[in-house]
Amino acid sequence: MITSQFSTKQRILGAAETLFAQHGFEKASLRQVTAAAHVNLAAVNYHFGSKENLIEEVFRRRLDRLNTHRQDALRKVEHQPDSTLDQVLEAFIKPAIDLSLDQNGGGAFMRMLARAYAEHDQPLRKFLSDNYGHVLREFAVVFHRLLPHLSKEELYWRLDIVAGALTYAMADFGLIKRRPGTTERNHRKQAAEHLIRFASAGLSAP
Amino acid sequence: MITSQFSTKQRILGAAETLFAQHGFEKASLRQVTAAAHVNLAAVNYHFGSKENLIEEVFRRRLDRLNTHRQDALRKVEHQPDSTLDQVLEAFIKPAIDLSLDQNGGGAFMRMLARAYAEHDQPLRKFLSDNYGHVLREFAVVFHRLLPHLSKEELYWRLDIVAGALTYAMADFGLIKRRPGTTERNHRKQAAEHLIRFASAGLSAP
DNA sequence: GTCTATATTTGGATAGAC
DNA sequence: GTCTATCCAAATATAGAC
Repeated sequence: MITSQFSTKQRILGAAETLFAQHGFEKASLRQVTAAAHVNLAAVNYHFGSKENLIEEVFRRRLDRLNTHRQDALRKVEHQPDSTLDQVLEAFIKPAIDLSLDQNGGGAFMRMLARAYAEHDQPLRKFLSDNYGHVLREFAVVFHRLLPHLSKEELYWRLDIVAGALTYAMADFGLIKRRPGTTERNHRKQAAEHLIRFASAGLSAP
Repeated sequence: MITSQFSTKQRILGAAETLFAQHGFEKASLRQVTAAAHVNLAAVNYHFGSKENLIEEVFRRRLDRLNTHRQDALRKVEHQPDSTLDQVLEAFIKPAIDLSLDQNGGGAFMRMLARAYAEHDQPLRKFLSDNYGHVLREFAVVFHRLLPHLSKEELYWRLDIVAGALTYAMADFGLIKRRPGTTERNHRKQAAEHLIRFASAGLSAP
């Protein structure tokens, strides 16, 4: 076995994640994916049934981990009586950064996630809302405790803005070009720090 | 002439804008576009030469207008000695909202713009940066006058966050479901108001 | 489970009549 | 400028041997 220590299925998932993010779901063909994974073309249909299923699997694999990490981080701060807004924001933002910095396609995945928002594909949106929605609501409860002067509606609006800015930043949409001396890792970390400071002030607006 | 008061070329542009936004550049076929525009398939190649060119034309048509409106709005406030942060922010955000509310595919265009960011397609990114970049820099100069305590770098980071949140909001990515009683127009307008308040506080953060 | 070979579909582009 | 008909490339999916 010279190709990799991972199974065929895992290799396909890894290659798909990278290529879908780089070229989009439609443009990245199964031929490219299987070539990159060093597996046979027919293996995709054997293991996943269809390209659609493969796309969903790629999402599920990472989203489950992101949600778990966010909930863990939230639980750590929410039971402290003196938790701050910045801490809760960090619990929301940090797991996303960590995921985006993860080796083996983390950054690629975040770009894929952003693409999924842009695609107004209803099945995919529903899938994401099922996986993301309840976590966002858990965070909203804690934010509400820290910002009691905001109405529920006002709070949701602001959280939506935070989620948008985060998506954009993590997907590296930015118009800001990375400075030649900076690594992608540091660039992303700086983005996160700026984002927390900005969001903290924005959420606290009168 | 029962189809429309517009020329074949205009009808193709309109249909392309909507379908590209709804289904993506790759997924939306020229066959779908020409069917929706009630024109013949071959008309695309006659008028635009290729699908690539059509995509670029769709962008150019709206982006030119957006940029002009933003620059006009900026010029109106920048020469007032007592212009406020909110006014400059509005000059940046309002034209984008207006465009997104424009009949005949404004909303569709904004979603397309968001998709274009998500596609890490280099030629398209360069095209957008050529059209957007200098306007962003003009705004940065004025913002810098109003926020002199921020370093150039800090300011660029924060403006990038604003641009991200704006893109997200205008493209209707949002996790917030529109309330049944609200029209899309009002929903979008509310999003803009919240965004200005949020961004104003965020930009003013210490 | 993995391969080769192939069926089937779809889409972009063009030739040539009108 | 607009149509019909067609070409050609590329992609998904599957059949069937190993």
